[in-house]
Parts: sequence; structure tokens; C-alpha cells
Amino acid sequence: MTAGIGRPRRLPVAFFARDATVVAPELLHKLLRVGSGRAAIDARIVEVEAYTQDDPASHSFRGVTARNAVMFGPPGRLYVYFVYGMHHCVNIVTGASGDGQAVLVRAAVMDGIDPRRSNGPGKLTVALGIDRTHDGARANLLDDGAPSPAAAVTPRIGITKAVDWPRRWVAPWPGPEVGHVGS
DNA sequence: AATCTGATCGTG
DNA sequence: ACGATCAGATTA
Repeated sequence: MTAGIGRPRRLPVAFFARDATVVAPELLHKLLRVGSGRAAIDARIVEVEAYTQDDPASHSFRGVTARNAVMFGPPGRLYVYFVYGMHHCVNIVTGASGDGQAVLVRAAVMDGIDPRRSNGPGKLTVALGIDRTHDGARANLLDDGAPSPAAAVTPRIGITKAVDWPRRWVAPWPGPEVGHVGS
């Protein structure tokens, strides 16, 4: 992806301490950094989905459980879960502690990685090497001054409840269409 | 204890 | 359109 446009600034916890529907679109084109030092991998976020507690499709809808506990914890942490017996998905926890909400990172662009290898929630975690051991870890989001894209809000993907809620934001994608589950 | 259902992805 | 594959949540 493009080299640093500005000096990367780490987003403060306050950034995440707001409603998921507000934070989600602002996460577009921010960098999600995994690892540190020379092992650090950056992913420029290009597709997100917001999940709040009042959302029937959210894992937090029915209250705290062992799996979703992190969603109810402090903002700015990673909520990682395992689904379909084979895929991991990463979320950035938002809102105040006690409020179960998060933003699912559905796609990102990575330097030297074929976009088709990171254009889906499950594929992205593989590309970033994220698994359940990252659940609850502090998220490392960077703002390198990349211009904010004109976020397009659309219905969500891959869920069966409240599908129509406009809580999915997609940024211009440099390669082939995002995902294959068109809408 | 048993059943059901996925915030997905690759293949047919 | 469908199967893979299993953990977590729900129901009995």
C-alpha cells in the first residue's frame, strides 16, 4: 500500500470509546498493525461492519458470555472469535466498558499481499496471523494521514438477522470486488 | 446430553 | 448451490 503519508499516529482509547456506528466509518483507511518491530504487519482497513448490543445479529445481543466477554470490556481491544469451525474474525471493541459493541474488520489491503487474500473476515485473519490468542489484546490502530474515503453505507453480509441494517461501510477497493457474497 | 447455528470460504 | 467442521449457545 502507499507509504506513510504522514507520521503514523496511534489512535487513543478515546477514539474507540464512542458508538460503533460512529467509529466504524472512521476506521476506513486507518492501519491495523499486528506484531511489533520488524515483525509488524500493517493492514489498511477498507471494509467494516458495526455491531451494537441492540442488534439481533450481534454476539452481544443476548448478554455477556465467555466468548463475547471482550466486547463488554474496555474499548480499543481486539475481539477475536472462531466461526464455522474454521475461520477467525477480528473486531475492534468500541463504546464504553459494559456496553457490548465492536466493529468487525471485513477487508484490508496489505503491502505485498494479493488483495484477494485479504478481502474477507476469515482471510484477513489468516493474512495477519490473528487467532484466539489475540482476543482481548490491545488493538494497535494507526492514522498515517491517508485521506478519508467517501464511505458508502450498505446492508450487511453473511448474517440472517437484521441483514438490512445499513451498518457496513466499504472504501474504494484497488482490486477485484470485495468478497464473493454480493448483495 | 443433544441439537442447532452460525458476523465464512472454496469449490461445483 | 453446497459442504466443510466445530465451538458456543440454546433447549430438554
